[in-house]
Amino acid sequence: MKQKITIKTIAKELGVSTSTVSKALKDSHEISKETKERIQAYANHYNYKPNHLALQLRNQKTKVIGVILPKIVHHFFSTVIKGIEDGANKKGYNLMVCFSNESYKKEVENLKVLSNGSVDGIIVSVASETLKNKDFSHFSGLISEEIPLVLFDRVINDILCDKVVVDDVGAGYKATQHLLENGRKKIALITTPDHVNVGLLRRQGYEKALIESYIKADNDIIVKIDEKQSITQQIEKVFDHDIDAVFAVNEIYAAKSMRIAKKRGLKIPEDIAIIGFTDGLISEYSSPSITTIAQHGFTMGKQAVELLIERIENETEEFKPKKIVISSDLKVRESTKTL
Amino acid sequence: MKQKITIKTIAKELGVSTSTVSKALKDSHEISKETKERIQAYANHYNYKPNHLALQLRNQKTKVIGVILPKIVHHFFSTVIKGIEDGANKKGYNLMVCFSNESYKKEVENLKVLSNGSVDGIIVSVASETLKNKDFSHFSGLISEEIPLVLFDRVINDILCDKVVVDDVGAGYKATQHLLENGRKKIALITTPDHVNVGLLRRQGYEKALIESYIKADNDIIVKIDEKQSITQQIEKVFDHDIDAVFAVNEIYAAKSMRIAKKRGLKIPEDIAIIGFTDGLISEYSSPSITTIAQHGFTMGKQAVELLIERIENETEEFKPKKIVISSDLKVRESTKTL
DNA sequence: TAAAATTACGAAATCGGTTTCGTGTTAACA
DNA sequence: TGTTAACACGAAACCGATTTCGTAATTTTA
Repeated sequence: MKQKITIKTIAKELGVSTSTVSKALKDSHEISKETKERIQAYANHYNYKPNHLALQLRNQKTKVIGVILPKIVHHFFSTVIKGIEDGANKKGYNLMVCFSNESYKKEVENLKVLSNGSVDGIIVSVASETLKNKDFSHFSGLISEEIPLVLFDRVINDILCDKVVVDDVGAGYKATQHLLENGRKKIALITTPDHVNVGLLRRQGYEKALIESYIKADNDIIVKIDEKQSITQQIEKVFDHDIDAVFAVNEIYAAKSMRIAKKRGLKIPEDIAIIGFTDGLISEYSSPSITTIAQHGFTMGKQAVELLIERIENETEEFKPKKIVISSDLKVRESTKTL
Repeated sequence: MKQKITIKTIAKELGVSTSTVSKALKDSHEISKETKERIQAYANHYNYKPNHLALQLRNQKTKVIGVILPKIVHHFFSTVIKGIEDGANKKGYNLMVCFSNESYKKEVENLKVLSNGSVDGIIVSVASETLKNKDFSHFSGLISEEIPLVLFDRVINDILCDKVVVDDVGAGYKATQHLLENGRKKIALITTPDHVNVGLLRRQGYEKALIESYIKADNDIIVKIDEKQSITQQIEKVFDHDIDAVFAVNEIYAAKSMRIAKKRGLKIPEDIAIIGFTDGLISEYSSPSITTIAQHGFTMGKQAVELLIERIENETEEFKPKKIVISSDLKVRESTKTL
């Protein structure tokens, strides 16, 4: 990289001190009009740009926000990061992003890198491995260092920080309720292992809706997908039972369920209704299109970053963790059209 | 944020100088064993972490790479950024990401922010508005500042920098050739306006394949989608002509084409074959699944970042711009099964 | 005309590290 | 015993800015 022009260069060239240059460039009243004009003209001509690193060091703030996501090639998370960027940008912040790839180890490393002063605050959605291990010491470390932290979607209850979550119980309830209203009675649930708390919460909503309709949840038609094995095979098993609807806790499971149903000659939505989660492109463009719970990722990201910036810029305030719950909407499409 | 512990603190507490602390922490032979142990123990106990900003300022490098993408909620670009992150991580670099949202103005702003010293180099895929305007002065500015720059996918020929592109002509050729081999003769092309150069290149491949089969390209069945108007309506027009295949230059256009075909009672692939670009989830999960050209976004990202880091770390070398062309693969699925 | 106020600028500290060079003390050697 | 070398550490410069405070020169006021 070319040697950049600095205040020192300007000072030397024009025979003034660096303080004068600095002041002249910010149009200080302390400097005479002629001197200011000389300096500004020179700076302009040589395309002077103040060095951000120097400013960050001096001001003790970077105007950068760290983001750690479990993955990025994923409709929900890419939508969230869009929301984060949008909110950050409006307040003059930039984004440093890392991916944990669902790995505990990488999450810890990322957190270490980001917490060495490169960012003013951090937004995280916890890796599934971490949720499984239940080792959250890297997060408590952050808290004790008082680095502003916001968790979203996959959060840890025990960590005292701001959080933004989807109303997963309500969403599970809404989805199930929709199927029940549709006249479905044997609703299979394709969910995640219990350590992924969003799956657990969605299941609670599912069970609540069933109970209210006096239907007993049947463990035979509930499957907790182990992503290390064949997803399709695990879903297939549910189809061996008598079911008239499938509630999948994400888009992929919904799409796979649909494939299986079609293969078995089941008509959608006549023979079987399907409802998914995460309103991504698959749901929209598959045929029949899939009814989903829209998670409002953009809003989540935006709220998370606003919460974080609020925390960064008002650190004098006493600390009371906030939790924002984003309600989710049902997007009815072809896969659950009324019978 | 809590006041972090610095070298100065340690020095004062232990009654030594900052130089001694600095040396002790890097296990310098200049410092006696006992002093080193005292200092290291203290630093450890109080969880001392060197301030990255200070190091960056001193070393005149940030170990951060700036990335500007036109969008992120998009399978191809999210895959690319995954590749970039992966490559960067391996070399100890972090990522600062910005989105231009296809806007010229935002691209210029992003570039300005990143080029003030916050990053060691920049990777960009150019915004469509910029390609349309043909105003590339912000990029030539970067070049004259000698900030390492790599363009990928949507590149600008006139800018002298490293580039990573897909073999779009070859890909368009492959796709068309596949349809021709399939016995299709009336192949519609759903593409982008000409200023998006990838669209133009893919079309060249399409035309080349047609010519080799002695088929004349028919402008009536070629549509350049204007995304400001209804995409579906524009595609519909093509279906009013007699066609037996559709080659769409991206996944969305392919999925929309499939919807229209189905609505018109056409069977896929019997009555009409469909082929898309970008091997995303839609193509994989739609039914029938869609044959696509896989762009290898991960590889692109990785190559781009490797090129950039190479440039950053060997700036003494004379500058000869490199261009890496990534070949793309045809992924044959149900939508083009042989007649 | 002397005192006070204003103007225009510079010296130096600061942010948090690294690194070069110098120096006092002790040990080894002739 | 005088010289030299090794050892252990500190002072100060530096990276690129900002900002406080001091001050000489000029202008205003009494």
